Amino acid sequence: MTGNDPVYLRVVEELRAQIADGTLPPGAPIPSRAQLTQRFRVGETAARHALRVLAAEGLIIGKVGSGHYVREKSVLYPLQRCRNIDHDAPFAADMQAGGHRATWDWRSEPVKAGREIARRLRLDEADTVIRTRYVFRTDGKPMQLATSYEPAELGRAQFFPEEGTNGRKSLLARMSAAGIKITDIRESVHTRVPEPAESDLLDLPTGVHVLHVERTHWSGDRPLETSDIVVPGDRFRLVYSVPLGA
Amino acid sequence: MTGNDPVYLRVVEELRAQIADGTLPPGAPIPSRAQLTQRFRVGETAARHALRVLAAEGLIIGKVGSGHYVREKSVLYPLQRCRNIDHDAPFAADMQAGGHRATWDWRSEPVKAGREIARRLRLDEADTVIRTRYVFRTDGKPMQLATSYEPAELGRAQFFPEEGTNGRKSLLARMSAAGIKITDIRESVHTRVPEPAESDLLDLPTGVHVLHVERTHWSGDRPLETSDIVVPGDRFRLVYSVPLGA
DNA sequence: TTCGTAAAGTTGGGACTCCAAGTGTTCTTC
DNA sequence: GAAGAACACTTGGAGTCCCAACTTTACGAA
Repeated sequence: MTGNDPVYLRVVEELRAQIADGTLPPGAPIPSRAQLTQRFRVGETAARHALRVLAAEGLIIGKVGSGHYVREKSVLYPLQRCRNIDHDAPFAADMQAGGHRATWDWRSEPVKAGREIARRLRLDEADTVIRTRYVFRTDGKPMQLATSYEPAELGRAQFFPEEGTNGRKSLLARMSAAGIKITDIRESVHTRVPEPAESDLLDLPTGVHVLHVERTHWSGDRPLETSDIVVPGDRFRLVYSVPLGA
Repeated sequence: MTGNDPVYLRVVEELRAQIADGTLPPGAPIPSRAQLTQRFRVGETAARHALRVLAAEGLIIGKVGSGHYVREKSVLYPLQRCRNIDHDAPFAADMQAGGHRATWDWRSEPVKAGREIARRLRLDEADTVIRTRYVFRTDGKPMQLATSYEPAELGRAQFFPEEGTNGRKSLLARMSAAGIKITDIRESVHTRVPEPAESDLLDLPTGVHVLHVERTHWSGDRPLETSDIVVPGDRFRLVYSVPLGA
């Protein structure tokens, strides 16, 4: 504001303005580090830092060997939360999200619960849980990583003894039919730096933080399933709608 | 993993492990840039980058002229979401949060709605809304910044004609008593880099991203109030509990 | 015309240096 | 003993240079 702001901020603000007003449309290449140093009369450090900040904001994306580009508009991710909906809705909703072609891959395997999951599911650390890892893609781009853990005795195998079924969508519905009703969902949301595995799976550029949703489905005082949903903060917005009943 | 990871990651992982296992307890000073370069045999760039990453993760905090220190344990921020609760609960809940002494300052003033708020409240840009800005503190430390906007004709003035009342807590309850019932809350959650004003108000160290919750209270198809809640991603966790009814 | 290679450009990690502004501590002066 | 000045140290911003890995483009040979 005053005039003696850090130099890199000048670069950030200029580029941000150009992206905002369309001078740099989605997909357009950002001037390279070398070009920025010349154009703005700043050092490489400032130019690089400016690019990193814009990348962290999700406005641009860096591709090694190629350059930085203005990002496409972020996709809206509606996560309906209603009393009567299928509680697997996040995935169903993804499919329709904004007319994008959405796919998800998943893989289940039995693992030891471990400390954190045991705490969340009220199990022993040594107990076996079914871990399922989803990678959700829209238009081929990885967008969301979800990992869910279910107690083995409640797990997929019981409801889908036939191996390999793409049965995720109606698992909770079948549980419900079997008399197990979800009565509460508890979530904890926070931001953090992605772990290497997550960066790999989500193809994350550096500097992008993720939104981490820890979700546990409860049936009365018995936890049924817990999951970790990791969403790149720059790509998605989680939209909750919580109808409060009549 | 392999062994040819970036150098700075070695420093990050070592320090992170020491913080995790208590070798570096909360409040403890982190070795300075100069010390890290010597101890890990790395350049200043790597040492500095490692510190920046840990700061962004919220594990440490940098104080100019003094040093980096291990952060205190992050505070749990329960945000109850029940059918029958006072929907001002976030603030009420803050007060009890984890036995911390919590306070909040607020200030209301009439302002023009502007584009974004007009969209969210279905108003004209030129319409007047009541803007209220809260700074929430636990133990003196600023923790949360909330800004709410209400249509002027539904605003505080109507329900609290007596000026200066600390009437925030029961505003929505009084509205409810007056026959205006909240039937739905819609939220949009995303992460982003804090704006300068937010960094000032929240006393944010560099590199800490914020969680931004856009919340709108609806009564049928009429929006009552919209608010922006900005929470430093490293300090807080938003915990939602969404009971689904009988 | 096609294919493969070489050259040029770009990012991301890293080393080294300098400086302004702020903090702590010590030491001197009153 | 108290007050203030000087000094050492730390962070954060900035500059410069170097390199590996990767992409894009251009060019020449088959």
